[in-house]
Amino acid sequence: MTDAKPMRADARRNYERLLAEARRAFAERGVDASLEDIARNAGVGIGTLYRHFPAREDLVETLLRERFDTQAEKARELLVAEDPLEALYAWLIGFGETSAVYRGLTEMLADAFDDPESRLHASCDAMRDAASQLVDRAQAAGVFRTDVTVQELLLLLHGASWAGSHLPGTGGTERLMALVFTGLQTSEQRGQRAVSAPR
Amino acid sequence: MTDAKPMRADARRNYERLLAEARRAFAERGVDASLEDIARNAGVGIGTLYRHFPAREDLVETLLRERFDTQAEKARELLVAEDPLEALYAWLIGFGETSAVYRGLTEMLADAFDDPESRLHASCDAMRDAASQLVDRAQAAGVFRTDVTVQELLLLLHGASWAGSHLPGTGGTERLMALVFTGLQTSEQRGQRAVSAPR
DNA sequence: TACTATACGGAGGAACCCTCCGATTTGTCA
DNA sequence: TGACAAATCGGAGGGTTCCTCCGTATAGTA
Repeated sequence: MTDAKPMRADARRNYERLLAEARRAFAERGVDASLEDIARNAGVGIGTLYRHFPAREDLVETLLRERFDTQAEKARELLVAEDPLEALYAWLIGFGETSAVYRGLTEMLADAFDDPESRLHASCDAMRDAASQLVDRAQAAGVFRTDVTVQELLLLLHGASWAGSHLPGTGGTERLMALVFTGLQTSEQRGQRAVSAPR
Repeated sequence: MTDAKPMRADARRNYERLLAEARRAFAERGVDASLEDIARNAGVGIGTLYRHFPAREDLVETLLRERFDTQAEKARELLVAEDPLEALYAWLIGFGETSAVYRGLTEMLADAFDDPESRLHASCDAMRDAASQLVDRAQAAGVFRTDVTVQELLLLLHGASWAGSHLPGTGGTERLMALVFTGLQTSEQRGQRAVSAPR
């Protein structure tokens, strides 16, 4: 887990510059942004970019890892929350935001889920495991459908998050996710309370 | 609406060949398939492809138009079906299938929805208008939430369809769409009946 | 058959991907 | 401090795809 060797000063500097520039480019143009542009704007040769990040996925993964870890951590915290349903919902909203940071990320994440070789796969996996316990707890409490797998849940909410980001105005993502979530509670719960009131 | 002038025989022949090859390529490799490959495999020069279809979107649009028209037609038929909720659900399932024919179509369709200049936009619009009446009817009957717009509905189901296609095995799409649909019925309906029983 | 509108097809410039390797820089040790 | 080796840099270059432009070929017509 520890970095085997500390990077040389120039390497570290360029690494940081590339990350900063990639963050900007992906936010502006989506995850398909030109890598040559990123290298140029970071004031670095294209070779340098490829040495630090052999594949586009590595770049995305590095940028997302922090968020993924945060999500996994959040899941652990929410595991002791009072209300299992509220806890799961709160976590999913965060997940939705994470999965919509860059345009085009949706497809990339879904592919990473499918492909164990993918660089993003490991990060996704860790997050999914954390979420899994949250789901188990809600299901055990009888407030969440037991015929839905974690994978289905995440994929579906991911899709809802994506759909929301294509809606005009703000709040679309949370709204659509809430709508979907409603359908996933057990029938008794659905009638009795709303986890969140879509506007 | 009528074709202004009939195409020359060779033009028509190449046009058809390109469509057939594009259908194959998009199905195999998604909507990002190489246009030069398509032209080559159709036994036609790249220039010919671009004359018939100035943009990739034009090619996709031509292939999808038929499906879109079918969907719009189906909406009109279902308008007189006995059960408004069943009718809407049946239509949405068909919509989900249509929106998942080619890998990568999801993003393209969403962009077309947003951009009125897009070649796909007109086709989408016609379909949405047809769906709109189906939704109105279900809402008037008090069985479908009134705080959901047609755009939200289509985008959300489109997302569910996409999510389903990333699930292993078959039937994922219909299953996820059913889950989402459940959450969109009015509370009374949700408790009373299931439109379709997800496995 | 001859003529013209129509259609064909590929050369070519631009953007991007990714690899490879000679040049440069950093950190260290005497 | 100076010199050396390991680490790093950066861009030339080969490949792919996109799209345009225009000289050549062909279908349809009189």
